[in-house]
Amino acid sequence: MEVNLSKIQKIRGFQDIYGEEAKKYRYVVDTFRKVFEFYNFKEIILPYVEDISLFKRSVGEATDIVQKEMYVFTDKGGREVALRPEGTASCVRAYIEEKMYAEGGYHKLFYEGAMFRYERPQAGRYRQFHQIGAEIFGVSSVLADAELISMVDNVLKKLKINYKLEINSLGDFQSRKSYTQNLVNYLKKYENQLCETCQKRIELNPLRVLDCKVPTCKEITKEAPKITEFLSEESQKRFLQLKEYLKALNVDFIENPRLVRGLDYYTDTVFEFITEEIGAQGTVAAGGRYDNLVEQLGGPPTPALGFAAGIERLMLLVKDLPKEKPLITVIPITPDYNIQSIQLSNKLRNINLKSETMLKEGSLKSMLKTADKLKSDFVVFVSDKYELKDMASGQQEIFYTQEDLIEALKDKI
RNA sequence: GAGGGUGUAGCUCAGUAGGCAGAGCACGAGGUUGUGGCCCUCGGGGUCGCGGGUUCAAGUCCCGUCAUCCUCCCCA
Repeated sequence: MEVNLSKIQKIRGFQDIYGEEAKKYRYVVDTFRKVFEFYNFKEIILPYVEDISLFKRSVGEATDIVQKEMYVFTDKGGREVALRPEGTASCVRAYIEEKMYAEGGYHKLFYEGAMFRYERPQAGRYRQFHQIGAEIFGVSSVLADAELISMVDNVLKKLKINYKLEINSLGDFQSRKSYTQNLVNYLKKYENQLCETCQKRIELNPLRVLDCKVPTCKEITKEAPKITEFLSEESQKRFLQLKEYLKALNVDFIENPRLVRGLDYYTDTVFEFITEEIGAQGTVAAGGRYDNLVEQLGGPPTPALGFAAGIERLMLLVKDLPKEKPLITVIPITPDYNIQSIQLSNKLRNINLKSETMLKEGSLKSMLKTADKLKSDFVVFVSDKYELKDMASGQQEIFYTQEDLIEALKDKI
C-alpha cells in the first residue's frame, strides 16, 4: 500500500484554528474567563472521555445527542466510553464523585474545551467544537439564576455582539409532567395534521413540537396550552422573581413560552442567547436550572444550574479584536551585527516590548520587505549605530547607544 | 440521516462548441551594489479533488467516490 502523505487532511467537521481565528478564539475565551473570575467561579478541568451511561442518564436516552451524535468506542479494557458531547454531565459527575457537597457552602465552577458531536457540519457547527460554560451547585435561590444570566449578558456585551435573550420556565418536575400530559392530549387531536417529525415527537419529546418551524405545526401550537398556565405556585413565583431581578440588573429579555431545551434535565428556568447574524445556528449560549440531575446521577438532592456558550459561534460574531502591542523588528544590516541584534531584541522583550529579530537573511531590501510582511510597526537597523524606522511614516532617526534607542521607543509606544 | 451548490497555481477565479493549462493577487530576482508599500521587467510554480468510462483527443461529456459550503433534522 502506498501512502501519499501530502494528501492527508483533517477529517470532516474538525478544524485547524490559526492566525486571526486563533486570536478570536483566545479573545472570546479570555473575556469569559476574566468575567468568571470576578464572579468568583473556579475552574474545573474535566476529562474528554466518560462512561457512555453518564450521558445516557443525564442528557437523555431519547435525545438526538445520545441516539445518533455521540462518538462512542470500546477501550482496550472493554469499557463503553464516549467523547463528551457536552460539559454539564461531566461537571455533575465530578461534583458527586469528588464529594464537593461535603465541603458545605455552595460551588461555582467553570470549564472550557472541546466537545464532540457526530453531525453534518454547517455554518457554526462542527463535529469537534468548543464550549465554555459554568455551573452552580447547591443553590436554589433565584438570585443564582439571575446572576448567571446576567453574567453571560455581561460577557456578550463586552464582546460587542448583537443578540437577544429569551427566557422561559419549564416548571418543576410535577408541573412539567402535568403540562406535558395536557399538551400531548391537545396535540393528539391534530395528530394527522402535524408534520412527520412532530408526529414522532408526540411520543418522544412533545415539548419540542412547540419549537417546530413547519407553518402548519406553528398554527396548531399557537392555540396549544401554554406551560405558564401549568406552573406550580412556587414555579410561578420563581419566574416572576427572576424577571424582577433581571430588570434590576438591566438585562433585556424576551419571554418565550415556546422555549424548550433539547436536553432532558432542565427544570424551571431556561434561557437562550440568540443571534440572527450567523445563519441557521443562532443559539450562541444557553442553559437553565436542573434541580433533579445531581440526585438522578447518584448524588444527594442538590439544586443546580448552568449554561454553555459555543465558542465558534461567538467567533463568527466578533468583529474587532483588541489592539496588539506594536512590533519592533530588529534587522542586522550585515551578518556582522547578528550578535548585537539578538541582544537588542532580548533587551526589548525584557522590558515588555514585542520584538522580532529578522531571521531571514538576504538583501537589505528583502529583509525590509519581510519586516513589512510581519506587520512591523518599527524597524531597527543595526550597524555601528541604530537606525529606528517608523514603518507607517517611513521616517528614520539615528541613535548611537541602545539606551538612547530604547528611551525613544518607550516614548513612541 | 435527507436535499442543493462548489472542487483548475499558495489565494480569488476564468477556461467559450471536447483540440497546447490561463489571468489577477501572492512569491522570487532585478530596475534602485544601505531601505518596505507605488510603478516596470523577468522568473519559479499545476497528478485540473480522486477513481473509472466514452472519444483519435476530456479541465470540459457520463458514472462513482471524497472533501467543502449551505439547508432540513438537532444543538452551543
